Amino acid sequence: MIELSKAEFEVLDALWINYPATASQIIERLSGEKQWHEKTIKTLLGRLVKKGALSFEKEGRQYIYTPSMERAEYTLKESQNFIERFFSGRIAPLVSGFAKSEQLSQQDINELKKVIDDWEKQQK
Amino acid sequence: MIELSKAEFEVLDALWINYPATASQIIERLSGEKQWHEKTIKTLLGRLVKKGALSFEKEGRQYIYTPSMERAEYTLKESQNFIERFFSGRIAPLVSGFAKSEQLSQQDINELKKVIDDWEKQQK
DNA sequence: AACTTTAGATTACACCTGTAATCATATTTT
DNA sequence: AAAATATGATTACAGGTGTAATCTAAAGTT
Repeated sequence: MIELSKAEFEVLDALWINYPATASQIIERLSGEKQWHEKTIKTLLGRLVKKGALSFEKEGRQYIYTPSMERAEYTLKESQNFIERFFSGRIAPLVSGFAKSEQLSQQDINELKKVIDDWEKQQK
Repeated sequence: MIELSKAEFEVLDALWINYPATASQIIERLSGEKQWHEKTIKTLLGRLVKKGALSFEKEGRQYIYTPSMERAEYTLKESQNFIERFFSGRIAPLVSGFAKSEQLSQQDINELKKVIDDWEKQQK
């Protein structure tokens, strides 16, 4: 699994919003969120390329970046990893922890019910 | 929030199994899992103390360590953090990602249903 | 043509991490 | 008592991370 740091992920996340994109577009997208210097973001883009999380094509003097995987694919792997590390691979204890500490809203519950519903339909 | 590295967490996790405990007990517990040198574990214990994740009392020449928070408390915070970073704070998309990629077993579903059930009883 | 701006590449640098080895000292063994 | 052992403290050291600054060359501006 490609291992990304927090900052690297945030840059990639800005690219996932819409791609391919240039460095300046990514910098623009992040400008509201983060107080990062432009140089910082370029460093992170370089590291992402080096790690194989991005690819790029030259367009004149600029690079046009494309993520090398989909967001859902990446977050699924991170989630599995997380749940493995903290909850021995079982997902219910995570949800249960939220429930116990009153972190679940009615909306969360409704969404979860729908996920379960869909899963059960799938099984038939 | 106290930020722990992966290795630090694993040491703390070995302490959570049963505490208070001495360094050698912790080393013993980890000996099956990890190929860590005793010195490595002691370094990690020192870092955990420095970060405030452990406290200790002297018992003769040894230290008796105690975690400074409960496992559930720590994993809840990590979970919130994780879900915030990857799913904008919503838990259902995480579960949904698992469902879509066929990572959910019937047992998971049953456990999730129970969590929802309990939550709903709680609301009344 | 000279000057300025801009894109990416290279370099910087302190702190964190994994993974110990060495040091100082107290305790146990011989 | 001397030697070996065990405990925690200190030191080590390469690679990762956050956060840029500097360098180089191309492109745009005057």
